[in-house]
Amino acid sequence: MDATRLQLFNTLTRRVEPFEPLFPDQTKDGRPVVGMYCCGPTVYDFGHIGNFRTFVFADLVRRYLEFRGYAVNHVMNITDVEDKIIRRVQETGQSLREFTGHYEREFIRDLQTLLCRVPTQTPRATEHIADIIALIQRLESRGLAYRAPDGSVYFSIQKYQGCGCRYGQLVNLNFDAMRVGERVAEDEYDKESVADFALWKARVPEDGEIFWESPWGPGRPGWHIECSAMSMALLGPSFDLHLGGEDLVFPHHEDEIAQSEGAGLQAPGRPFVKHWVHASHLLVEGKKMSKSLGNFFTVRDLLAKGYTGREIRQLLLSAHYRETFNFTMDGLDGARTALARIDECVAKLTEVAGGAAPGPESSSLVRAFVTALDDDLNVSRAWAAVFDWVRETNRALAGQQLSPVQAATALAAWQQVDQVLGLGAKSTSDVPAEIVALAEERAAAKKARDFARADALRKELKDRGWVVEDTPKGPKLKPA
RNA sequence: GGCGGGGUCGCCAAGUGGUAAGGCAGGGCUCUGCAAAAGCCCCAUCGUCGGUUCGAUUCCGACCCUCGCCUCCA
Repeated sequence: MDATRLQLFNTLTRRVEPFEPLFPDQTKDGRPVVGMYCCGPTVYDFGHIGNFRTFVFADLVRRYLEFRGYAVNHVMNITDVEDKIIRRVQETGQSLREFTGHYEREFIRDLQTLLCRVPTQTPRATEHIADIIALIQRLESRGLAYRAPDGSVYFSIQKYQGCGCRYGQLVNLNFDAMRVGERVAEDEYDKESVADFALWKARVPEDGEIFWESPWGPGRPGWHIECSAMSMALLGPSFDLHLGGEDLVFPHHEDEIAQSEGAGLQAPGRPFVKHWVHASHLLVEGKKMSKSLGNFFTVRDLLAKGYTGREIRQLLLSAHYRETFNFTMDGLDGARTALARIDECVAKLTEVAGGAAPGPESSSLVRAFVTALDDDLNVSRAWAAVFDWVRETNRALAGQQLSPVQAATALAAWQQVDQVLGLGAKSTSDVPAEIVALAEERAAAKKARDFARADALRKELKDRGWVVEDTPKGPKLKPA
C-alpha cells in the first residue's frame, strides 16, 4: 500500500507535489508527526454549509493522513474577538465569553454532526493575547511594524520586502493594477501604505469593555496575527500543512506568511508552512449562497428539513476539493439513496459474515481507494471504487457465492476505507412494539394467503413510516 | 482593470492524445402472491470557432458564458 505516495496540490508552488513531512524523524507512538493548521470559524453566528465544506475537507485530509500512518496534530483556531463579534456582544449585552462560547459549542456540535473528528487543539485568540503581543514585539524589534498616529500597530510590507522577503508567495500581486487603493484609502489613512495591515488595533469607543492592555496601549489583535501566533505556538515556527478556504489565500494567508517569516523564527531555509492547501467554495443550486436568495443554509437548517449529518457529509465529500461544488437539494436526496445502497450491502455482508474472522488477503477496494486519494485526494474516484465494490459484492451476495470468511474480509475492507470516509454505521432506530405487532399480523395474513389483508397492513406500515421487506429469512422492517 | 478557477449525459461529478468513471434520476427485464432489496441490459462524442496531429473532449489560439479573489468572508 505504500508503493505510492500522497500527492497534494500546493498553492505555494501551484503544482501537485508529493507530501512529505517536514520533520520525518519526529514521531509519536512510532508514527511520523504531521502538523496541520486549519483556519477555523469566527464565532459570531452558526456556521453555514459553505464553511463546513472546508472543515469537512480538512477532516478528510486529517483522516487520510492518519490512515496513511501519520500522527496528525490538527489545530483549528477559534476567532473569538473581531468586529462583528464585538458589535453583537454590545447588542446582546452578554459578555464576550458567554457570546462566543455559545457559538463555539454549536460549531463543535455541527462538526460532530457532520462526523468530523474534532481537531486535536482548538485555541482561542483571546487566550493567546500574550503570544500575539510577543510576536508583534518581535516584528517591531525587527523594524517591520510601526505605530500609526491612531495608536494601532501596522505591518510594513515595504520594510518586509526590503529585507529580502517576498510578499506575494501565494498570489501574483500587481499593486498598481489592483483596486485596493480605491476602496480603502478613505478610512485607513493612518497606514503608511494601503497594503499594510493591522497587527494591533487601538481601542475605540465602540469596543466598550473589550480590549487588552499592551505595550502600545489598550486594544485588540488584528485578524491575521492570531493565526501566526497560535499556529507557531502550537506547531512550531515551521509546520507541514495549512488549510483554509480559497478566499483566505489573499490577504489572510499571504499576511500570515509575511508576519511569521518576518519574525524570522524559522530555522535557516525552513518555510513557515511547507504545504498550503485551499478548498474551493460551493454554490447552492448553482448560485452563490445568500440570505436574500433563500439558499443560505446552516447545518441545522438542513437537519430541520430532515436530512442527516451523514448525508450532508457524503454530499460535501462527493466532489474534488479544488472544484467549485454545486450543493443542491437533489444532491442531498441522491446522497441519501447512495448511502442506503452502501448500508444495504454492508448489512447483508454483516449477516453473511456472522462472527467469522476476516481472511488475510488484501482488498482491491482498498487498493483502488488509496490510489484515488493519493492522487491529490481524488475523492470522486474513491467513491467510484466504493460503488464498483458495492456492485461486485452484491453480485456475489446475490449468487450466494460468499463464505462467512469472505464476507468478513470484504467487511474489513469496507471498515478500512470508512476510516477515511467517516460515514460510520447507519444509525439504527428501534422498531416500536406496535409496528412489530402490525408486521407480525401481516406475516400471519400472508401465511394464510390472505393477500388483501397483507397488502393493507403493508400500506398501514408504510403510512406509519416503515417498509417491510420479505427476505428468505423472514420479513424485515426498515424506516421508510 | 488585475489575478485565478470552471464550462463533460436530465441533475451531481471523475477522466484521458486513440472514440468518456461513479452516484442520483429514467426505461426494459429477472426475482417476488404483491412489493422492497438485489442482479442484468439501455441511456453523453465532452461551450463555440479555428489550428497542431494519422487521430483531440484531452495540446495551442480566439471567442462566448460562468464563478471566485483583489474589501469582512470557508
